[in-house]
Amino acid sequence: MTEEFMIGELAKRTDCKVQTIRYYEQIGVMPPAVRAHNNRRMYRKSHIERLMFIRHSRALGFALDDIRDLLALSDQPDHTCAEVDKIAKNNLENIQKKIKVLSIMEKEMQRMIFQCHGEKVSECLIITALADHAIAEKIKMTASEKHDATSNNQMR
Amino acid sequence: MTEEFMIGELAKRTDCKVQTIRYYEQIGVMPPAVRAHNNRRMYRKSHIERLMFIRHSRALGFALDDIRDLLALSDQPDHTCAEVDKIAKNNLENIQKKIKVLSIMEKEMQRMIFQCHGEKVSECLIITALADHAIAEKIKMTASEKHDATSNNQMR
DNA sequence: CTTGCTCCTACAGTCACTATAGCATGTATA
DNA sequence: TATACATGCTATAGTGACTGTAGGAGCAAG
Repeated sequence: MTEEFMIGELAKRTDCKVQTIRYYEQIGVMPPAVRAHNNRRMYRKSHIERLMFIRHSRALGFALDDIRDLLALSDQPDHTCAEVDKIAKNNLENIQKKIKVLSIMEKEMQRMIFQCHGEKVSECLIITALADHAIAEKIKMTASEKHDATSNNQMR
Repeated sequence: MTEEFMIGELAKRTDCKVQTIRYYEQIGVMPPAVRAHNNRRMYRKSHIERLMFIRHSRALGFALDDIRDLLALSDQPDHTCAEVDKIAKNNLENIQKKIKVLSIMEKEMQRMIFQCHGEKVSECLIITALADHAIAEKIKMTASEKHDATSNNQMR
């Protein structure tokens, strides 16, 4: 008597778009769904839990690649949680780097906006500041290091 | 006797990749370059300035669409700088929103990492927290609102 | 029997680049 | 002069995490 439902229902219960669920299946973070006779994906409770795990992890900034690893680890209860710890700490570091970069941007933007009281573009200190040098340098210093994939989080 | 140089030189002087310059030309934030007899793009000082403007703006989080507008405005010295101000303030708001979201992520991640002292995945509080509800909600509250394009800034 | 809803696949678009393939041109060295 | 290497060109695909669309099938209610 285990309750079964289709993708639209799963989407509703997890507050996740239907397309996103199909995408998760495609890239292998959700398991391939069992199909009904009419080719429709059928789900049960366990799928809600897995999808929730994914959505929570995404909301905390984890990349889907990391989430795949976290899910694999969570299926091995006797494994050390050292790797989980490592992934989590790495995510925290990424978040903190982004905050640093954004804080510099914020200050610089506030300074620029505060300074400008011109009325014409020719007197606009925002424009002059952007044309000027030396601002970008600070950010480059802080940002640099490898390309970061997680910067791309849009939560609707 | 105005000095002319090719794209590689412009790239060096602005610390910007050759491909990126060609991309900027393609999408119209850099003007179409004058070509030499051998079809190579030729630049002068003014191009350095324009490209610097673009790079500084990017470093401050402006989207290329906004930069296009800022450049257009900066070419009209008699125009009000109200629009510049608006674009800048909007950018600042976006930055601040991102900082808010990331700060919540940071706190939550710190709490999770701090709490977990398990040795096995089965006891791992990071995994349990991710499986659990209610975390993502806070972030959703703060984040929501329209899709934001600027989250995607990788500065090498 | 039509309307409307959900489901399916497959593919294009987003943003700001980055990388690659395959070719032409230009300069420096053997 | 031959060769190697650097740089330039175009065109196209890939990145991450989705979102949107086209075009079709299935199913229940009116």
